Amino acid sequence: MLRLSKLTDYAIVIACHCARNPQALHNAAEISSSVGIALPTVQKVLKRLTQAGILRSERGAHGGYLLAAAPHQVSVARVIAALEGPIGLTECSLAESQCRQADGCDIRGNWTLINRAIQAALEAVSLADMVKPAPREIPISLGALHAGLR
Amino acid sequence: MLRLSKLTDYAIVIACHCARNPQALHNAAEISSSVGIALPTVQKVLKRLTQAGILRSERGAHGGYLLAAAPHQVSVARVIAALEGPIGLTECSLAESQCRQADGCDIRGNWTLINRAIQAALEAVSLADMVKPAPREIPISLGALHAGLR
DNA sequence: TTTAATCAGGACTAGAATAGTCCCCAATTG
DNA sequence: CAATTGGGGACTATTCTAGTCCTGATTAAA
Repeated sequence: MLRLSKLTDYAIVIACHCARNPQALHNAAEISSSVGIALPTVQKVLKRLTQAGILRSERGAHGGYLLAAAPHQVSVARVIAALEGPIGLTECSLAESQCRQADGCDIRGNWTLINRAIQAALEAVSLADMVKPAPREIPISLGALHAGLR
Repeated sequence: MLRLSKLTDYAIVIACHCARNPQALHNAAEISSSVGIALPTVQKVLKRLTQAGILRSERGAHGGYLLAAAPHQVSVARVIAALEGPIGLTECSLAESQCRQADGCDIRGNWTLINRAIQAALEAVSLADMVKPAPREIPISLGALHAGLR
């Protein structure tokens, strides 16, 4: 399976929770209980989302967290990147890395291609989309991607 | 980073190596040296690719491996699935899993949507594509995905 | 002013997953 | 029969992740 870490999974759930009520302040305990994730873990995730600028925090009594931007402006890609760093399937798709495979390096260009397709898919979906009920049918046309490879 | 395990990465490199010379038999030692991955690891990956039906093996002296199908018929998605199991970003995108988040479950439908987009991207690329030189420009239109969410 | 609530930041631990290695058996060739 | 090569699986060590906890800073309310 093309894994996303559990913490990232939680992050999306938590971000979606805030997106349902974008104006309200949500404190860690409230989020923990309504989302069903242990409090310390929730706190950890909240900190990372705040550092990434996805959430804003209010300190002090009756403090809490809320989305820093409107739900439709926050993409799933951004939440994932906040927890996992830049999106990419392989090491070599990121920097000019130390890929020592004598063979693989012709491949890199095509990896970046795939990565961009995935990134595009994740960026096309916002938190506002996630909290909507799912659509029945899913029209995806990726023919253009394939055309690009010829 | 949206991680793919190293073994999966190797698998793609190895599969691409075979795709460059689809008729020839490649034994483990040859692949190891030309690809720059330790022999035992290469053997491990080769076994999995064979079990998945992506490679065919010939036993005995002068045996080796070769692609079971033409390079353009083997998608990157299939190679990944051979090593990692079904493609999906989250647990809950697979089976009717034991997702106990009181909150998250409205989200599932949208996850499957994202997963399908990614799967489509990975299926659109074959080994034949991977061994070609990379195209300069990448026209990807995922507008349809977003449209599907409305 | 004091107290309580809440976030900030980081250290720490246990467990799981991964990567990598090795061994013995089966099959084929010559 | 002997040499080569894949088949299958067991095993280990290391890395990574998840999860917990503690201490300090900030704010609100009593």
